[in-house]
Amino acid sequence: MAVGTVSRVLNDHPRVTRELRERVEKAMAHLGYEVDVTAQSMRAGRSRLVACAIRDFDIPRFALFIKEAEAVLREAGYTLLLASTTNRPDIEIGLLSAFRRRRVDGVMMTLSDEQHRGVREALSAAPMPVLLIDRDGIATLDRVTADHREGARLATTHLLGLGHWRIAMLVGDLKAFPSRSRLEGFREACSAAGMVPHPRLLRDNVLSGEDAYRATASLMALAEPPTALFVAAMDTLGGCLRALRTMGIAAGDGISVVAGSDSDLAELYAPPITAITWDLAAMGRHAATMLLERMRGDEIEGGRGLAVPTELIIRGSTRPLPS
Amino acid sequence: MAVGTVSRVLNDHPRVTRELRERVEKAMAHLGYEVDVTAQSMRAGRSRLVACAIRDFDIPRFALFIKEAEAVLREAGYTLLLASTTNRPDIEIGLLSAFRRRRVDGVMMTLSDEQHRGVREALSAAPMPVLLIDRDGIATLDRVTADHREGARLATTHLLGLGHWRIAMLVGDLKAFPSRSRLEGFREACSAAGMVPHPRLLRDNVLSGEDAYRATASLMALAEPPTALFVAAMDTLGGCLRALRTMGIAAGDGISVVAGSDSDLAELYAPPITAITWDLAAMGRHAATMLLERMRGDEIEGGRGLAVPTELIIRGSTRPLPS
DNA sequence: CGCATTCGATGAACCGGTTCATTGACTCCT
DNA sequence: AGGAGTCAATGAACCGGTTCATCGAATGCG
Repeated sequence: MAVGTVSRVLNDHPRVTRELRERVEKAMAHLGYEVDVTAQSMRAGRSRLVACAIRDFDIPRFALFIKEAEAVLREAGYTLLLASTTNRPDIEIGLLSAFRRRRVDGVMMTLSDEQHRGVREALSAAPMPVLLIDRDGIATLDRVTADHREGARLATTHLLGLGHWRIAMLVGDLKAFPSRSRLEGFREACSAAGMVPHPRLLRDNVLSGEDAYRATASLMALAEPPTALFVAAMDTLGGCLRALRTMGIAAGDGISVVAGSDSDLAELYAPPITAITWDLAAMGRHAATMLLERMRGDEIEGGRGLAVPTELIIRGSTRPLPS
Repeated sequence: MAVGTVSRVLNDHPRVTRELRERVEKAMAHLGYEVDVTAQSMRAGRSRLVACAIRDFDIPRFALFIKEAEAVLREAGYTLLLASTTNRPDIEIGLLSAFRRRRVDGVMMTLSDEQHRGVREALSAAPMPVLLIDRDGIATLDRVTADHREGARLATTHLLGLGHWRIAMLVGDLKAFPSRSRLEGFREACSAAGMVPHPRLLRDNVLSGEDAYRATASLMALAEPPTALFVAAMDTLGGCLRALRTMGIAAGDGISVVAGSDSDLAELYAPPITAITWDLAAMGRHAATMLLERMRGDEIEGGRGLAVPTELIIRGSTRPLPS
């Protein structure tokens, strides 16, 4: 039996007799044959692999994104490659090159800095489609984002409406889209209310729970501490609440608190924490779907941007400023 | 220039002149050459891919395991493949076969049911080393587990010491190691105290927050409700606390609560929830390291089992039974 | 009956590396 | 000077599929 013949059978070539197909299938079962995907990949120049590189997948809600994206991709015959960039441009560049060498068919990733020269060069040199996760800086690529700006605007307007004007904000890295747009939304709400935010009450580069702990502690130690705290960085509410507890300040009572992302903690804390939420599962599905379209070769001009809406869930942690 | 020559240069063959090396490197830079990993994989019969298949990576603490494992593997030149089994044996079998076809070099995975015939057959037929994550049922494979039994024993002993004897327990799927060993630890502590646990107060198959919500609600609606609740299933504390809140029962006060795994929520809840904790990051690192040893071909007889210790963090949610 | 056409199976080329036997040049020793 | 030995580069075989031109057999038609 010729190898090419077997290949034709496996690939459902139209001109194959039933008799031959049965003979081949019997032989395959008998010999325990399994195709070698690496050989297929080499021959075809594609791997049916999709890479996902994010800054840190220990962020609880990101797991949901990945889970949903993986499900959609597997359904379509692709396997997911996972890597963590630890938010470092050099690692991002290295990973892109590694993905290229592996003949990965598509990439979805976050970027530590959308303006970084090296990263931008690596991205435009990439032969496979790349989709940005919650980043908006590169218009030629597909992007799936959350509307953080609107979420932050809603949250800030809510606080202003309660009479707060010394509002502190904790954000992550302003080089990246989510923090940048949250800050924009915050400022937008402030200026709409004719209020000028105090620069001393803004803390950026809050990336971990420990960062949030320190930032909160230093904010509350100010001579004129804030009356409201917008913890806009991802997965940092815990650190903030820990600091408040240590200092004996009650959320809601001593200070109003808004979380930039929802969680079990926000929902069940006493008092429950007002939080911004959005559908990360949908983001994952959309990301996978858009990438699949690109990989299928659909000629779509320019990069598409899809923004998932955000919503503010008002809970007990935000209260009117006592007069 | 011969292709074989280029290959020798790239692979640091000892018999290569500096002059040739420079010439090749110059040409590579000039042409933007990059090795094709799929071709390497095909030739070598290995892919430098390690697959990780777990039941659901939307479990917050699992992400930490994956993160650490990925870091160790990448350091060693491997790339991580990720797939979710949704705890279904047929998917586990399908994934094992897909990994084989991809010439994956090693696998780390959870199992929905360690006794499942088909899965066991697929595992023993697997040509690459497989390491079990928090599963202990197959002695021929390497296993990295947490000592849930001891954790549960500590937690139960703690509750018994506070005078509780109507202790309810929420566990996950008893076909899998973690829930099984937690139940063992629970029973061990009970019989050590000469107490027979009430079967009505045991709820198994609690897999999600919603399951925990329902289980808690039904338990607290009993004529003789439990005085203590051991929420031993992973990532289900939220559902349980939600149910208690809905029913107007205060954790700590109305009922003592122990969580089977720690979280921000447990730490920051009011009152803080007594919880069992263990080092998932270390588990991830150990799993990767052990798998690397196997892949390196180290001849190690039989499967190795590594159990990470568990610890009980006593907080305010567990209080003496009022007399 | 003979020629053209159709159909199904075949074998060889190819994808892009790695490896090894081979070759040619050079050194060293007698 | 000549032979042995060393060393660096070469080219071909190979990994396991896919694809395409080719071939033989069977069928159809005049």
